Amino acid sequence: MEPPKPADPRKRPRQRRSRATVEFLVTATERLLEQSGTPGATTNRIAEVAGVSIGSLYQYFPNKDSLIETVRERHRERWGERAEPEIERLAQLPLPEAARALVDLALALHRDSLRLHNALAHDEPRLAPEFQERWLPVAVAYLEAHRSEIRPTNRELAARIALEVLEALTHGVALRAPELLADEEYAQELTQLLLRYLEK
Amino acid sequence: MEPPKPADPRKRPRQRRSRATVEFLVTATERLLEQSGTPGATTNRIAEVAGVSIGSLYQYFPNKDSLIETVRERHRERWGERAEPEIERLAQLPLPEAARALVDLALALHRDSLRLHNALAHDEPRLAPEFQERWLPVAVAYLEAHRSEIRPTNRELAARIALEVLEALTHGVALRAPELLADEEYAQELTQLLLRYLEK
Amino acid sequence: MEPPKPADPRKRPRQRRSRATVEFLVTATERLLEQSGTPGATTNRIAEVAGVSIGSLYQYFPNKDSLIETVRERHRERWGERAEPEIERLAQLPLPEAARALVDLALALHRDSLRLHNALAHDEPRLAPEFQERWLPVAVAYLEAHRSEIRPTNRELAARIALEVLEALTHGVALRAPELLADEEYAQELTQLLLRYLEK
Amino acid sequence: MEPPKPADPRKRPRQRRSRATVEFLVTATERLLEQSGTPGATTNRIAEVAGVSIGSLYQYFPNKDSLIETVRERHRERWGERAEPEIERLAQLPLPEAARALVDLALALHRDSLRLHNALAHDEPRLAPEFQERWLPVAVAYLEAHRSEIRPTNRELAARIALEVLEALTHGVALRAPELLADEEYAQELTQLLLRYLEK
DNA sequence: GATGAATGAGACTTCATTCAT
DNA sequence: CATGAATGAAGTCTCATTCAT
Repeated sequence: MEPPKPADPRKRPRQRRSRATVEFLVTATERLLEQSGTPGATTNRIAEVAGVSIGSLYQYFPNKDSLIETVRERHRERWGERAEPEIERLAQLPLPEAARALVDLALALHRDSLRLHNALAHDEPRLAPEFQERWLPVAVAYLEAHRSEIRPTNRELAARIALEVLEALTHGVALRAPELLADEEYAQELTQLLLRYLEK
Repeated sequence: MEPPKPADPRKRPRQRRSRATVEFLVTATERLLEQSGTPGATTNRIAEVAGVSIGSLYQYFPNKDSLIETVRERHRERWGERAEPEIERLAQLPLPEAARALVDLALALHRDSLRLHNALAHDEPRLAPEFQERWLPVAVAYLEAHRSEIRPTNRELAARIALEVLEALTHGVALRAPELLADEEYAQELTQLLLRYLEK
Repeated sequence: MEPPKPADPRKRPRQRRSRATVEFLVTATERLLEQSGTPGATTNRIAEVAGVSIGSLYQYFPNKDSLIETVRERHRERWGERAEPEIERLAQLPLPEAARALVDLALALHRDSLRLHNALAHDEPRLAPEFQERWLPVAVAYLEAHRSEIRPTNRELAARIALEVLEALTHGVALRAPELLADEEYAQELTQLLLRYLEK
Repeated sequence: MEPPKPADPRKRPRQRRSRATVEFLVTATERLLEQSGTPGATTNRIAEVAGVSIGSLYQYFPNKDSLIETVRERHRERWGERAEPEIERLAQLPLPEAARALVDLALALHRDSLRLHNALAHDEPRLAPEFQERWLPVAVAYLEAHRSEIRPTNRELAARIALEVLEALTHGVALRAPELLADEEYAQELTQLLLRYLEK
């Protein structure tokens, strides 16, 4: 109903002090999202936890959404920085090793930012789509390259399904049975799930 | 942090008129959740749409959460009523047919209550766990019964994974690419995903 | 820049109690506008002066502007009720008597709602235009009817000027030299101003 | 109720640079008032448009009001500079020519600073009174000098009314029907209005 | 029981002004 | 002097919930 408000920060912080303020705000938002989810993260509370006046918050962020969007972006970046090199490495491996490494990666990422990831995924399942958009071409290319060993002929659909499986069985489990995130057997089974689906 | 809100209707409505009132309220809540999601479903609006005074709402439900919980329950029941006989039938089929039928069932259920299901899943991913709790034993029993054809030896974990796959690739897709819910190729691939994971 | 917000009251008050509440709110707004002008009339203060909670204010008025618009409307109505019969009477009089009576009417109206009128005219000089729109046709008709005694041939423009003179020398004086509102000599001069402009 | 806000620039800027800063600030305020009226003219925006830090603004003006008051003063001065010689010239003319020239002057002044004048007149109708104070003696003197041709015997009141007419029918029209500001017929009628009121 | 008027904590946001650097 | 980061009172408005009738 409401057009999703744009997320442009209001003023680029120039001085050291202000960069710190922005940092405090974003961190405080993360913390509150982790602890009490979206409803707990009110602008007043955020400012308070950041040790900053409410006015300062609005000096750098035009509204609450933009602040949360910044947190989201930062989260994505952190995941990206960690995933990117690992995935490049994976892309060189044969299917079985690649699958296992991918599973490990997905589990590790979720393990490390369990609460924040949940809170962010909560009201904007935008996270996953961007995850998909980002990696789908890579996955497709990989399947293309290994086409001789791959069963599904619609490789785009196969890639989608594989990514969806990865995201879902990792995110869902993070929510519902976090202990599995570190369970070797679960990792093996997930790997099997992917491999057996993809291999001839 | 939050005091756990009571989640039970305040009084069991005895008389016919009361039962009708409760019915109106629950239906109105469903409608509003479908149409405008959680933010649109305010208690006042619910009462208005139900054609009932806000006072009456609080006569039957101690707070908003309890009302929504009732909607959730009803949704579960409806799904249950539809799934139960079908699953009983499935349980008699050999693995390939069972898998396909299960996939069809999951897709059909999501297809039919897309918006409501999303809205309900939105702030409480409680839905899936109960889905899991409810059907896990059945799934485990089925795998036990077919153990000779089944690869995974930890059949409880396998059943969980299978159910999680079913839920996730059906719910996730409902959110992100609803057209796939009626796509035959997608159904086939999902079936393959399950079968190849489970079969020897 | 902002589209002027519509002014539809949010809920028609049904019961006696609620009608009283609305009445209190409007009266309080009037009082505050009179005392401290637009800036003093904050929603919180209005509610407080009305002896009503802020929530009640927003039960009946969708926003602050609509409340003020209601006050404006009420003011217009009050003026209308008083002016209408008098003007109908005037329309029957010969020019000199009509002019004098008109001046008296304008002075009297301003005398009686000096502060409120100012506050309302303050940020929306909409008052005068509606005044013009309302009475311009009547004035034109009068001049038409008396065309033999009237100098200006562009009778529409003449009517406009006459009305503008009336409004301005009465409203301006209300602001800047209120004592003139009750000054017989001023009334006579105003009358002369009109008469000499219009008569042949 | 409100403590009367000081309205004088904080310090007379001595050095060239300071004078430039003040100049920038005042000009920026004018521009913002013209473009977006009082609501758009926030101190921060003013400083930004002036290309000066908000801190500097408060170095030269103790508060916002004093800044706006300065703009007002400047506006008055500009009008004065333009009106003064013209009026001196007028004072030598016979009544009919003087009246017409006066009308032309008033229309021209309003035509040229429509938006700024409105914005300034908006929340402080202080403008007109000073206009009156300034020129009333001149007008009275003129009427005295021409007393033989003048009807009203209370020449002070007559002068006031004439000035008020001039201001009102020129300012009001600027607000409500700006096209009349350049309308020859309107100018003629205004002249008639004045002349017929004043002449014997 | 039912009604709906009333409540008020609390959310988001703005903007004149102060103050450390 | 200049800068711009920081402040916070105050404003508008929402919505779950209570309570008089």
